[in-house]
Amino acid sequence: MTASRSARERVRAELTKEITDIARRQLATEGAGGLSLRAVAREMGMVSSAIYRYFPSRDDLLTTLIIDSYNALGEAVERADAAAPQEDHTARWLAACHAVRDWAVAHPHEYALVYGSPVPGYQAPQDTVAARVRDVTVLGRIASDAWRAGALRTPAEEVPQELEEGVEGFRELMPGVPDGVIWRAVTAWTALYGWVSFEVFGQFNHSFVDRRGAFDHAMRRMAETIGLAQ
Amino acid sequence: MTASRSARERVRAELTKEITDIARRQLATEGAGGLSLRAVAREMGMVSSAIYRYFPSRDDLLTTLIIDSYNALGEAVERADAAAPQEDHTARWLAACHAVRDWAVAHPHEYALVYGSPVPGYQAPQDTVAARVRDVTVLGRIASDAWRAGALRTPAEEVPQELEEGVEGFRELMPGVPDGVIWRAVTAWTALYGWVSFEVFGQFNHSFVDRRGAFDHAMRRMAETIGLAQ
DNA sequence: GCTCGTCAAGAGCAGTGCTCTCGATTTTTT
DNA sequence: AAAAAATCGAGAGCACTGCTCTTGACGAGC
Repeated sequence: MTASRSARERVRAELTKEITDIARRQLATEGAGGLSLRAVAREMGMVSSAIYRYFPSRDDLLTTLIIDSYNALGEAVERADAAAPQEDHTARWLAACHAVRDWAVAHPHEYALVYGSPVPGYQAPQDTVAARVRDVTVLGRIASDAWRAGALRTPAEEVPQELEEGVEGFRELMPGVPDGVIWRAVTAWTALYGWVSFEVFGQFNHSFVDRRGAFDHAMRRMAETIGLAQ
Repeated sequence: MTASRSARERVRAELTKEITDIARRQLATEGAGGLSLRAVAREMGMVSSAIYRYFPSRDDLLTTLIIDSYNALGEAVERADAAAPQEDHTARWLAACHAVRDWAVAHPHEYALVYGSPVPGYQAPQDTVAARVRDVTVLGRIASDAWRAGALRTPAEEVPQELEEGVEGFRELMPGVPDGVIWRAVTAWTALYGWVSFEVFGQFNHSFVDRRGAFDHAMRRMAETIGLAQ
């Protein structure tokens, strides 16, 4: 009976969740800098020091929110990929792109937390690595699948010899795929997040009336660039 | 004689510069969030309230630093472009790219200020627009020059009709250039800053031993993508 | 029933941005 | 040259932050 360890542990779990929920709301409205433990406590009718029973520091609360954000983004991308027809790699790529963009536009502050400038003085603990790679894992899988299915045109030119050893981290994500394809995937990856960051961070203000359409067009052209059939 | 209005105005100008210098140093070490008026005052041997004689608020000091950063980046890009052979558009593009990256790597916090997540609660005043577009103006000019010189391969496919009106802001930067080329320039622009942001913000940690070489290769391939001759 | 661990509360410390007032000094005006 | 005005640094103070420590109440296990 897990309910036996209830009473205390259950209310503790509930309060922890309430803290993170309120903190996430504050994050959405004020941004990472405006996240205040005292404000969270105030909203809960608690005294500020009580929060420290649940999170040893502000950074720890922030870490939780970061991991949650990684997971939310990763899950959105995973779902979008899974919903697209398995064999249509271009559709999967576009679905993943739009999942990233939609989530980022809907949660700009959380997106800034994970793909924006690093929070000063904050060092991401090791716990985040598992959640951090969920989105890029999906992108790597799409590229791998496309390559294995022969849906990727072979890159025209080779990757310089001296750069081969640099892509170790990415090779794990796309095993058995030639370096030229890995490079194209990395390029697409940076182009995707470069575009989304520009849009979310306001670099596209005063241009692009149809932001979604522009993004769609850019990502379609990017698919073409990396060798995906249209 | 401008020296007549000296005494006060001169010491005021000097103190203002000293404040921004110390603030910039703090920015470089602590980041935007760690910029503290009191710390600046302390380092100057002043009392904190005296700073407000020179900058009405922390945001105003930050605005000055942002404008300075825009100008420093823009100037670096302008110089790099000017140093490259006028007719070699690929060389100019690569020089501009490396100028952006070199400056960003050397001044990560200042780069974060202008191309990272927006500072929460901070609204960029109108004064920044002049400095903000210096770098992208150079990129636009390279693309325009390349187009006019016939060094850009014509885009294979057309820009969808419904997206044409969205690129107004960019058309000013590249007058007389067809929309397909503008699109390619915008794509290259986002790819450039997407890559630099990934590198500066730590997304490339644990991959890419030779960061500069990887960046160079990526930007060369991007030049190829937008139709520049190799 | 008693002990032990957990918890909320409160006071307090050091720091922040910012405002206001008060003399002193410098500049401008008369 | 004297008076008026503008400018400046200093200080006190307000409201806020993260965080620590102590105190007293409550509930779970022996």
